[in-house]
Amino acid sequence: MIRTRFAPSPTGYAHVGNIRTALFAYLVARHAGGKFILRLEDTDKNREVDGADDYILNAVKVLGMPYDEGPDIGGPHAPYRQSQRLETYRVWADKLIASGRAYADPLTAEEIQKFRDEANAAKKPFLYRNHRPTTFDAPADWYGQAALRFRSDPQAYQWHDEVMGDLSAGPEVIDDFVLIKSDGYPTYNFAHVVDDAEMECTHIIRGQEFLPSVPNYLNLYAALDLTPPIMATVPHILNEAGNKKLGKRDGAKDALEYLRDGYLLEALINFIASLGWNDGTEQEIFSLDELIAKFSLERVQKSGARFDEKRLAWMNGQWIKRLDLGELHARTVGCSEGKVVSGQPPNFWGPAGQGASAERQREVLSVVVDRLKTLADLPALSEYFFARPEPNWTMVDENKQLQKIPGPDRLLLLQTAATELAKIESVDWQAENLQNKLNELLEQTNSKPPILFGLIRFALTWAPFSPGLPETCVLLGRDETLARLDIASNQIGK
RNA sequence: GGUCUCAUCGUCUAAUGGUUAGGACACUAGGUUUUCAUCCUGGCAAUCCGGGUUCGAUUCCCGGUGAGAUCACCA
Repeated sequence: MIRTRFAPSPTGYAHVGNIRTALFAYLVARHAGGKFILRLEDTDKNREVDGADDYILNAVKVLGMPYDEGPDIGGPHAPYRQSQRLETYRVWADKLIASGRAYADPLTAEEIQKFRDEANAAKKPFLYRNHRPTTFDAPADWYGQAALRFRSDPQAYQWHDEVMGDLSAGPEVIDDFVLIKSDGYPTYNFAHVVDDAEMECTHIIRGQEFLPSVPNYLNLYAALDLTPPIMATVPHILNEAGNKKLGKRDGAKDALEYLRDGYLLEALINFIASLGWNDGTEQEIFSLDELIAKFSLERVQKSGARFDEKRLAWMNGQWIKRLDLGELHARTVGCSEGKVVSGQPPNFWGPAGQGASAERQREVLSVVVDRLKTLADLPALSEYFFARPEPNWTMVDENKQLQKIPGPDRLLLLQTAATELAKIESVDWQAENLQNKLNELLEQTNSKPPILFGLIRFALTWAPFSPGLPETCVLLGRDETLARLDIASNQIGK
């Protein structure tokens, strides 16, 4: 049984880098029909942020990666919150003390820093084990008083990484790291090894920053007489400039923010997965089910990838077109199921659009869908269907085609258009008839399409993008269409 | 500075000991005799450098260079 885990530290939101690691772990588990576990690594009281635990748990669910075991739902190895597992770490620590592989750190922080400074001054790497005491006793009262250190056994290691391949490192990187801090909480280095063993995790999928520590973990696994799990190291997502790992300080956004910004969950997941993974074919668009079916760690890229928002935007457009109308509409009005408090996508309709009926919204959506890059574009593309737009003549003035004809001619064109379109009766106000009438108008006025239709389009919508003219007229209705043409043709002389 | 890792179009990537080095995004030129957008077609554009192995290397090896990570009582 394959068991993978996502083990975030509740120090804030989860950004795309975190989420990609979670996604890969999720895909490995689901692909194999195994279990996906969520464990909170809250062992640093100083860095902990209030509410971050719930926020991250929620994000993982919202992003479509339901876990089988976790802090809020329990499981066979509960609790899944490290701050509630202190006794467990104590038990494992005692084993190490008993076998002489752990000792209470007798040095003060100042003393350690002095040794470290000396090493730096000598341009040599600092190794605690060069200064460790000759006796390895841990006094009975060390817990909560002093740090407990691992008594390492330096040696060279070779190991296999599912993503990076065969790796190796020499004994010089092995050191006496801290197992349990003087406040009684374990370090990540110790806690994750214990928990992965207790929780029977078969795979550790994590970011590149842990690679240099792996030999130390291997040393610890040996001391605890544990078989190390399969390791998979995922390269970092780099910032836009490509010169740094994408972190919060470099503007790495909350993954949920992309949802709020109008990106579809499908597009975000698809994009994050393809950042460093592909199935070897030329397929670009993958649903979550396809990802589950096709994902493998062996095909994950070894080098870091940049986060290219333009590609994400393209992918989002692809997914918007793929969703059926009802589903897409559900996304535009936001998730109002009430299951989650924060981080939910909003209602994307503009002020006027929000007041319209769902049926009307779907009608509008059906004609603007091809033009949507993100759901946040919706107001710009739809408000004019719900409320009469304010004329903006600079749009006409700045249009290259329309610049060719003088103001009075524009007026004439619009008036003619209004007169001719008015000849269509209400019952015949349909796309096909409008199309024919518009074509007649083209001959009648001896105009080019970009000029005549561009002008009408502006008069009706005053928007940079809008659907085809016949569809727009139908949706606006006869009265409103004619009214807007009148308004425009009366103003154009000004 | 030590250690570890990585290196194909601007970006995400595919492929192979022998190919016109493929696709996608972006950019760009046309087309869809209705604008903008979508869509379609075309174009631009890459194997970091130097050695070695080989008939042949982008691919395997070595050395550079460049980039990233790490060297905490953070994870």
